[in-house]
Parts: sequence; C-alpha cells; structure tokens
Amino acid sequence: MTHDRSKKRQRKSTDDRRLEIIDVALGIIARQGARNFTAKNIASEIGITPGAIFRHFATMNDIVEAAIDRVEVILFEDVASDDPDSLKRLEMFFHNRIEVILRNRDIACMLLSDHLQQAASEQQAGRVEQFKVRSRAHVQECLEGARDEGALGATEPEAAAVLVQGAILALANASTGSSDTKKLEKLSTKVWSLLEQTLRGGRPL
Amino acid sequence: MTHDRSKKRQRKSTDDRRLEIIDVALGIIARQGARNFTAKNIASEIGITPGAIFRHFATMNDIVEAAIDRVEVILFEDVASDDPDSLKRLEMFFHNRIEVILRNRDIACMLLSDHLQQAASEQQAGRVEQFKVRSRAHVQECLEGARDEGALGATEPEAAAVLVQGAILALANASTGSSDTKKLEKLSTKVWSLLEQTLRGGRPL
Amino acid sequence: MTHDRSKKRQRKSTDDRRLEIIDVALGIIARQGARNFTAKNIASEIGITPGAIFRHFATMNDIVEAAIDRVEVILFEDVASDDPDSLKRLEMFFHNRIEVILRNRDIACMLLSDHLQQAASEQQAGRVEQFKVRSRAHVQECLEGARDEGALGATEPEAAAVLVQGAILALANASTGSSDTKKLEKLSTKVWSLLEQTLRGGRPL
Amino acid sequence: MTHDRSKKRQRKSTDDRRLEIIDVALGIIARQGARNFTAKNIASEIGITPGAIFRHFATMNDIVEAAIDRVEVILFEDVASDDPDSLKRLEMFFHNRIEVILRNRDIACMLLSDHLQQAASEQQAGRVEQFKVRSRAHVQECLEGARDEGALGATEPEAAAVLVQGAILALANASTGSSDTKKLEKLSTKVWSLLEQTLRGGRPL
DNA sequence: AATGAATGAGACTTCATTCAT
DNA sequence: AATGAATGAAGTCTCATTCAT
Repeated sequence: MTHDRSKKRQRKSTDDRRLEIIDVALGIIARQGARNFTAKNIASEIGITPGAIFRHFATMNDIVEAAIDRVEVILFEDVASDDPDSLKRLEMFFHNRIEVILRNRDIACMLLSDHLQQAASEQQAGRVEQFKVRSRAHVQECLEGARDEGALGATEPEAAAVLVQGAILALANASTGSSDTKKLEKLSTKVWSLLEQTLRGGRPL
Repeated sequence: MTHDRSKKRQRKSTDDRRLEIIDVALGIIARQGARNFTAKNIASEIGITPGAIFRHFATMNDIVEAAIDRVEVILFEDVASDDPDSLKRLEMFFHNRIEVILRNRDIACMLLSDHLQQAASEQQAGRVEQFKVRSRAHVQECLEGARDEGALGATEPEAAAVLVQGAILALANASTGSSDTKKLEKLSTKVWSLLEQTLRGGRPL
Repeated sequence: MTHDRSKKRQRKSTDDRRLEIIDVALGIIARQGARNFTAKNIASEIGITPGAIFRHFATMNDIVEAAIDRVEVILFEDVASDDPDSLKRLEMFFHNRIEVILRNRDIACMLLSDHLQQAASEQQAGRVEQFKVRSRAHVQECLEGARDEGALGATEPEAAAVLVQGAILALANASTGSSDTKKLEKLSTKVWSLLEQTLRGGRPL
Repeated sequence: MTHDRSKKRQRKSTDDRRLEIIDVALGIIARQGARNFTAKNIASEIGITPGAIFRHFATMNDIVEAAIDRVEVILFEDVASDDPDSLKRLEMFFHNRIEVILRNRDIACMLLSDHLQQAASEQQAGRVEQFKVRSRAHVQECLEGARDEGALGATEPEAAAVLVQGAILALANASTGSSDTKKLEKLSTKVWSLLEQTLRGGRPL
C-alpha cells in the first residue's frame, strides 16, 4: 500500500500557515482582484478547506490587514536614504521602486490598481492610500530639495514629479505584462537617464 | 426640465433607462469598485427597484458590456489625427487624453484602476485590456514616427513612451484626488512642455 | 389544467409574511428553544426558502425583537385595572395571566423558560427580563395595597407574593403539558379560591 | 495536594477531568443557556483546549448525559422519607428542594428553565422531563395522602399541589436574582407556614 | 493526557435573477 | 415599465469532531 501523499491531511504550524495565507491572499488580490478574494479561493490555492483559514485569522478582514502590513514593509523598508544630494535620493527611490516591482509583481499591481483598497475595510483602505501619498510626498520633497540645490535648472518640481511618478507607474504597468525581467531592467535604466536629463533642465549629463 | 418630479412610479422608455443605468453603473464601478457593482446599488441610485433593471438588461454582465462600449467611444472618438508630424499627433493624443480625464473623472479611474476589468467577464475584460494596449501602441507608433522623422534626437522611443504613458497615468491619478480642473489643466500643459523638451533630445524648444 | 397550488411559488405581502414569521418564530422559540431558532427552521415551517426571510427582516435579531414586541403586547394589554380594591386588582391580574396562558401556549412557555432571552441579544434580553420584573412588581404592589386596606389579616405580602407568582408559574407549567383547556380553567378557579382564602388570612370567604 | 500549579501543561486523570468538565458544563448550561454550551466555552473555563475534552467524553451529548445524571442525584438523593404523616413528608420535600436551590443555584436554574432539555438530545430530554414529573407526582401523592388522613379539611389536593409546586418555582426564581441566602431562607420558612395553613383548610396551626 | 491543525456541516446573510401582479 | 416576493447559489464564520504530534 504505497500511500498517497496528496490525500493526507496537510498540517502546518500557524506561523507558517499565516504567512502562506497572506502570500496567497496578496497574490489573489493583486492578480484576480478584490472580488475573487474569498476564503474558498485562498483555501483551494493552499490546499486546505475554507474553514481552516479561520483558525489562523479571525476574519477575512484580518487577512487583508496582515497583507497590508506586508506590503508596507516591502514598499518602504529600503526607502530611507540620507544622501545630501536630493537628486541622488530621488534616483535611489526610483531604482528601489523598480526593483520592488520587478522582484514582486504582485506589489506592482497594488501600486497601479486599488485592489488592496477594494478588499480592505474603509479604515484599512486609508492606510493603503497613505502609502501612495507618502510616495508622492517623497518624490515631491526630493525634487524641491533638488531645486533648492540648483540642480533642476528651470524645471518645475511639480511637473517633474508627475514625470517621475508616471514613469514608475508605467513601468509597473509594463511589468504586469509578462515581459522578462532583464529587458525591464534595461528599460528602467534608460528611462531614468532620460528622466534625469530632463530634470537637470535638458542639459545632457 | 419638464419631467415629473412626483413620487409616482417613474416610467421611462427602455432607451432612456438603459443610458441611465449604464451611466450610474460606470460611476459605481469607477468610484466604488467592482465589489459595489450590484443591482441594488445601481437601482437605489436611479430610484427604481433592482428587479426593474432586468427589464432593460438581461444580466449584470450585459450592463458591464454596454459600459465598456461607452468607455471605448469616449476614449477613442477623437484620437484619430492625420497630422504628418508624428510629435504633433502625440501631442494631440496627450491633450485629448487629459481632456477626457478632466471632463470625465470616472473614465480617469478606469485608466488607472482595472475596476472595469474586475467587473467584467473574462472575455469582456480582454476588450478593456485591448484599450490599454491600443493606447500604448499609439504612443509607441507616434514616437517611432518621430524618430524616423528625426525629431527625437538621441532619445529612444521605448523609454520615451514610458514617460508619455506615465505622465498620463500620473495626471489621471492626480485628477482623482479632487483637485480643481483649472490647476490640473495648467499642470498638464507644463508637463507636456517638459515632455516635449525631453523628447526633442533635451534641446529647449 | 387544474394547476397544483402546492408547487406554485407562494407570494404574500410583506405585512402578512412578517406576522407569519413572527408567529412561527415565537412558536419555535417557545417549543423548541433558542437553539432551534434558525432561518431554516422558520422557513421550512412557513414553506419558503431561508433567504426569503431576509426580505422581511434584516437580521434574525430583528425577528426576535419583533417577537418580543408581540409578547409585550399580549402580556400587558389588559393588565391595567383601576379597581380601588387591591385584592380585586390582583384577582384580575391573575385571571388575565391565566387566560393569556390558556389562549396562547407559546407565551406560557416564555413565562417559564427564558428561551426568549436566550434567543435575544443582550440588550433585548434585558427587555424580556423587565417583563418579569414588571409582573412581580405588580403582584407585590397589589398585595401591599391590600395589606394597607386591611384585607390581608396577618398574612405578609412578601410570602403571599411568592404564592401568587408561583401559582401562575405552576399553572403555566401544567398548561404546556397538553391537558385540555376546560380542565385548566376549572383548576385555575379553584387555585384562585384557595389563594384568596389564604391571602385573606385564612378566614374562609 | 501535590498537583503541579505551574504553567506547564496540566494533566489530570480522566476521572478528575470528567468531574471538572461536568461541573463547568452544568454551570454554563444553567447560567448561559444551551446556546453557549460549546466545547470551546467549557475548555476555556477549565483552561484546556477544546480538543482535549473529547479524550474524556466521546461527544458533547455524552457530557450532557453525565450532567443529567449528576442533577438527578442532587435532586433526589434525600427526597425519600417515610414519615407516616403525609403533610410532614411534603414539608420535608419542600424544605429539601429549597435547600438544594439555595446550595446550588445552577440546579435552581434547571428547575425553572429547560436549558438542560435544550442542551440534551431528544431522548435525554425525556429523562429531565421525568424529573419534573416525578417531583409533581410526589407532591400530589403527599397531598392525596394528607387528604386521606383528614389533614386537608376541604382543600382539594389538585389545587393545593399547584400552590406547593408554584411556591418552589417562585422561590427558585427569586434565588436566581442574586439576593442573599439568609433572606431567602427566612422567606421560605414564612412561605411554608402560609402554605401549611392553607393546606390545613385555613385553620391556623 | 494535551495541543492545535484540519475537516465538514450548518448558520446567517447577500445577491443575481425570475416572475406574479 | 415597474414593484416586490421568492429562489438558489455564494460567501463568511462557528462548531463538533478527528488526528498527528
């Protein structure tokens, strides 16, 4: 009787399961949208029954909350930088975001869509909104710093900010279309060059 | 405005009702997300009962389909342009998009979020995806034309396309945060100036 | 084509259905207990599907609330009496209660068991508790009045109250064991005679 | 008392645990009702996990069964009495019941509410019902004996039985409202005096 | 003897959809 | 054309019970 592994009840510690659930949930929310964020979908992707989920999270909402925590960590862990050159700080932010996007396509979706907000309670949705606000503010801040440092030439920070944020959005967009990472990395580099040139007031580097 | 405001049962011709339903549905999908796209929500915003909706549309899916048709018209009606100058065509596209966004915030949402895809059946979602692809292709095409016409200098069309599309996305984003139209129009103009300068290879206009 | 009534979808106005639901709910709570107070049980007794219930009541709790309202009306509608003779008032209360119990066996259950409290939310349970408190207070009040009027002889109101309330409880109890109404009416009359005799200090009437 | 009070997993012999579980179960059923009679609630009150309960009882139903056994013992252990004076036997029964009620408020609840029946399977519920029947029968029997002994005067046993049983119910009721034991004992004594006087046909003792 | 993950049944509730009126 | 009752399929969550550890 060579017993079938697949039929065996699969047991994992809560800690592992929680991570697994958050991961799967994030993936579903990102790729299939808030409408498909159901206990059944999570469970079937993991290979347990829907009821089992509620041993690890009290409510679906708690899962979203944990997912948001996770996104926050990923999005902001390496953002801090204290380079005195504002444009350098902006560049680091840009590349960091691109890297996050490339390493973690699900997160890229979150930047673009508001699936996470849709899945969240009103209160939690506010947090996600803040992530976006924080990102925008950081870009704006770097650009104003750069202007004060005389690095922008005649370029206005506000318009420049639109280009920077837009570039990140467009690259995130591109990344969700399954093109390969290498190509996107190259493209990102070129895009930053172009951006930097623009920011520096059109003077080639 | 001669319509009857009384409490009496409001009866409208199917054509009128269909338009009303599509409109309201689009607004709900855009602002509240696919999850809130329910017959009840549509009905209560219109002031009829949910059951009545199914006299005008056989299924909820048909409503989404009609909404997508509507978005298609709005998004592409004035896009065609036969200016031989590719950059001019791109500029017209850019401004057209901005205008659409400003006149019709709901549509702006659609460009950013994929609420419409979420609400749609898989098949219909493909159509919406095509709208985005078409837009991207158009930008790309204009830029390649511009390069061939020697208008881009050393700028690579692919990277440039990222900036153009990104700018539109970022402005759409900004427009959903209730800032006033005037300001956004000004900002858009500045953004385009900056973009054009960049596209033309950094040489000021 | 003599159409079959039983298979046809049964349609009733909300007003009728609400009453029907309250009635059935009260019966279930009384006879089968709070544990069996489920949408499914109510629905199957009425002959509709569980979902249909929520067209008439938003939550199960609302049904309990309505049931409690109903019980309140039945229990207290004819209680008021302004006979200046306190013992007469007590007698009227006693007979009124017995009548309620005999006409409405479900209510009898409520007096005895706390099924209704069990089915209710904490807040609503408080209301039911108040019904009992109110009844006790009324008995006590009548008896104190009687003492002041010199009708009790040496009998203490507090002990007397126990007998009066107890008699009602015991008769309610007896009524749930399906014995016939006539017999119970006779018994009640005898019980009241005995009680009155006791209250009046043991002197035969 | 050598048991380990540490935070370590608490291990008790099955016998001890069984008693503990029955006790806690009875308390929950009595005070919180059948609806709250869940493995989780029992477990958390004891300080173990719900799963552990099923090492000591195969099913929840078995716990109820054991609880019913327990109630039976408490209710009837000291009831037997062979005093030839029927009224004396009744008095002993009355005082025994009051004592049980006062010593064991949970049991008092059982007499009043049918929580225990609610928690039990249909079959077991019948047993509980029998407890009540047995009690009623005993009262009836004593009273008929008293009549035959000429102790009742004109009082009819059936009506008298209602008063006796009712008095017990009403006192049980009073005992669940947290009033203090002393007061209740005094009240019970007065109630019995009043009752006895009534039973003896209104002739003072 | 106990823990704690998992199952499966069942509860409440929402929603698209149907249909008598 | 519209209402409003009803259905049936989900979806979230609870609970008795099982079982690997």
